[in-house]
Amino acid sequence: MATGRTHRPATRSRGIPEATVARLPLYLRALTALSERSVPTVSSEELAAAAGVNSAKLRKDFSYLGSYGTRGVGYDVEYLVYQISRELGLTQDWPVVIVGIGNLGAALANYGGFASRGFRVAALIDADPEMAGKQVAGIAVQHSDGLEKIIDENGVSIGVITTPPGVAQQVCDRLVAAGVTSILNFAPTVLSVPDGVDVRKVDLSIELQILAFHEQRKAGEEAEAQAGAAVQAAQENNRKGPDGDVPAVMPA
Amino acid sequence: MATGRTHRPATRSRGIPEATVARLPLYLRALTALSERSVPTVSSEELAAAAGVNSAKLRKDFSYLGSYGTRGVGYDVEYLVYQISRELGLTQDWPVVIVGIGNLGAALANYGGFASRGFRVAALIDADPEMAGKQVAGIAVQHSDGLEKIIDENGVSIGVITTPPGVAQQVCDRLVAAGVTSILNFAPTVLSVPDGVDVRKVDLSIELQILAFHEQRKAGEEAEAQAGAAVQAAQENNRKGPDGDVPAVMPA
DNA sequence: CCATCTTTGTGCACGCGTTCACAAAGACAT
DNA sequence: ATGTCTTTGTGAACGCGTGCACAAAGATGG
Repeated sequence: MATGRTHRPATRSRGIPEATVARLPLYLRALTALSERSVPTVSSEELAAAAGVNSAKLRKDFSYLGSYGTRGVGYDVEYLVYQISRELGLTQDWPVVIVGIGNLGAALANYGGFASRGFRVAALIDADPEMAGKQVAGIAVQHSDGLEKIIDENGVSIGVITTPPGVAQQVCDRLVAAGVTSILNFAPTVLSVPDGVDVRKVDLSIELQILAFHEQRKAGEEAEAQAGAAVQAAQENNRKGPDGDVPAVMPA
Repeated sequence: MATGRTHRPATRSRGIPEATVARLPLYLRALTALSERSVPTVSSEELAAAAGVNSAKLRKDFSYLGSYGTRGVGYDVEYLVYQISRELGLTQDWPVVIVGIGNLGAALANYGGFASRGFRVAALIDADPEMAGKQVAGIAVQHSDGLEKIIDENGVSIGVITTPPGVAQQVCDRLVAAGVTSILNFAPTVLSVPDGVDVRKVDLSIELQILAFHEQRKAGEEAEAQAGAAVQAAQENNRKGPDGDVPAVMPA
């Protein structure tokens, strides 16, 4: 997962497990697709396949929301879309500010997935005076001086940080002081926030590093398999030590 | 966590738990910062604080790598940087292709965190002929016709998909057929891949939805707390049903 | 109205991950 | 050399998440 939770001591919110909450958007997306194709009902098996999860897990997840299915038939697509949307809080409008309009900030501003789910970009904010006034995704970028005012006037409770890492904590502090209680952090920094503020982190470089780890492991296993009889001489050179090295073999 | 794992049946790779692997990049970043400040050693307590985790967890994580610490002193920063880098496979060069050079693809191409960790952008690929030849982050965009050739010639094993969701699966199939075995997917789609291929998913919209859930819960709790004596009349209107509704109170 | 068939909802067991708490290990001073 | 003090490394307990497997529930047909 390209995600990392921060500072949430396993608080079961209203009885719904964190792991289930994280999957609800997945189900919602699959259900929305079905809804657009006017499919009336769907079985747990079908929906699970569409969402890429196990059907037992899906049924258990839904059981936390209530008994919305009909045995022998399945789930009513429209009804389920509504229930999940309501549970996730997507039936209301969430104004969001994006701070730091570099490449990534601009990409997010243009990202269609936000607007379609009740998220509204209330403001784009950047510290560079050169950026102020420029249009990005049809919205004028505002200077960070007015950050507090913008948040207050728009009733913003969710902030997205796409600044360089060096200023992320300062920006975070200002957001929190101004009343933001949920932060999505794209800067590669550990943010410290007071209790009651949620931080979720998306770290592009971490994801790649995890992939690299598994990639290396695959290459290593492959090498071990190939090293059946041929390069056994290397094995004799086997000095014991803390590093359980695998022979340095490039993947391709 | 803005991340989701896909299709990895809890395979303990070389004895290192998945959860630990996901934290190693975090430690590495904190250690690199210490290294730049020429700090020679660090205790598990200090490093844990810098990485935003529990010190016991950190020590257990490191114990999977081996005994690299000195009791009474702490860990040697440089040595640990090397060991973690090696474990993650960052001591070798990983050529990466990015497919889909829209806003997000361009943002990733410009992202500094890649190059600094052994990841090299081998090619930027887009299906739009208009894009071909344009320079993004100092690299010429190439048309997707040559995808297989590019992957083969550069020995690419990691692919990043930043295309629209509609074409993500096709792109994925072509990547896999050409020899890519690790995929970082930014498109909001469930990708199906053969065994042996790792997919990690980063879904921006899902992260926001999870934040919205918690935000809604906070607002609900606040409302419940405020509803001490004032609006008890509403409680009398309490019809029982499958929906355990909370009073509809807007956060701000 | 009864039988059969499909699909949900869930009790249960298992394994992974986290955390506590402490013994072992080494540094350092005397 | 001995004792004290710091910090690691880990055994053990606990809790969460997952998946199996089945009973309950409803639809459907005769």
